Amino acid sequence: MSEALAISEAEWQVMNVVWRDQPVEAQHVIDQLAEPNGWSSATIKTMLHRLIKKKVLVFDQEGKRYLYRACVKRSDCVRQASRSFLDRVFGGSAAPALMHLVKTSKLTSEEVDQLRRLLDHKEVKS
Amino acid sequence: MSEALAISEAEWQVMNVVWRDQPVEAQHVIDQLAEPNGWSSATIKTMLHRLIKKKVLVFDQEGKRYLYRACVKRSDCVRQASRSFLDRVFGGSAAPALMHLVKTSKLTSEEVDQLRRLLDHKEVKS
DNA sequence: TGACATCGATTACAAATGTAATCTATTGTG
DNA sequence: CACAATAGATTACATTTGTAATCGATGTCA
Repeated sequence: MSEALAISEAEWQVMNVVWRDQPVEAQHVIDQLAEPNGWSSATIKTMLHRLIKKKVLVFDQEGKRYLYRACVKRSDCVRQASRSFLDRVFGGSAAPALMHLVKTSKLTSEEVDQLRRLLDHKEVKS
Repeated sequence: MSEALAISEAEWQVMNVVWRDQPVEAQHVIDQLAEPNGWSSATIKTMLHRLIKKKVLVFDQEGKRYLYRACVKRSDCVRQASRSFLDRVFGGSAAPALMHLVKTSKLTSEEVDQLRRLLDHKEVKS
C-alpha cells in the first residue's frame, strides 16, 4: 500500500469534519455525514474506530462524552495525498497537474490573483 | 464506490504505460513495471485482466500476439481522478489545492511562465 | 516428434474498505 | 428502582485491491 497515513476515501470525509470542528463527539460527525452520504450511524462509528486504530484519531473522555480529535496534522495528510495523486496520475510532476487544474476549474478573480502572486514569488528550480 | 472508471493505484501504473505506448503487448508492460515495482509478471497480467473486465482496456489479437490498448481516454480518467482528489482532500475547491501545489512543488521558470500565461487568459468565475 | 518454454486464463488468498448489525455498559426517566 | 434509549466496542460480511501460483493451449527447439 505504501507508507503510513493511509486514509481511505470515506475516512477522509470523517477526518475533514474532525479537523474542522475538533474536538468533536461521534454524534456530531454522524449529524454531519450520515444524511448526505446515506451512511448509518454504525458505519461512521466504525470509521472513527478504524481511524483510532490507525493512529490518526485519539479520544479523551471528558466526563461522560467521548471527544475525538486528530493526532496527525491535516497538512501532513494533505501533503501525502497530494504526492500520491501526483505520482499516480501525473507521473509525479506537478506542472502538468497544475496546468490541468487551472484549465478545468472555475476560479474567482481573487483566486487567480492570489495564484499569480504566489507564482511571482515562487523560488524557481534551477 | 462511485461512478465507473475506478482505476486503482497499481492499475494507474499499468494504464500510464498503455496510454504512453499503446498498442502494447503484455510483455512490454511487464518490462516497464515489474522491476521497478517488484511485481511478478503474473501480477501485471492480473492487472491487465482486471482492466479489461473494467472496460478500460481492450485487446486485439494481431496474429499471434495480443495487443492491448486503452478504450477510455486518459484525459477522462485524469479528470475524474482530479475531481475525486479535490473532493476528498480539498472539499471540492480547486483554489486551495492549487495554492498548495504551487507552494510545495518545484517548478522550472518555464513552467511558472506557462502557468502565469494560463492564468492571464483564464476566464474568471463571475 | 516430444519435452520444454510461453502466453493468456483461471483460481487463490490475505488485507483494506464499505457498510452494517449486534452486544454491552451507561444513563436518563417515569 | 426498572427499563428503555444511547454510546461505544465487537463482530460480520461482501467487494476491491495487491500479489501471485497454477492450468491449459501453443509454439519452439533439439
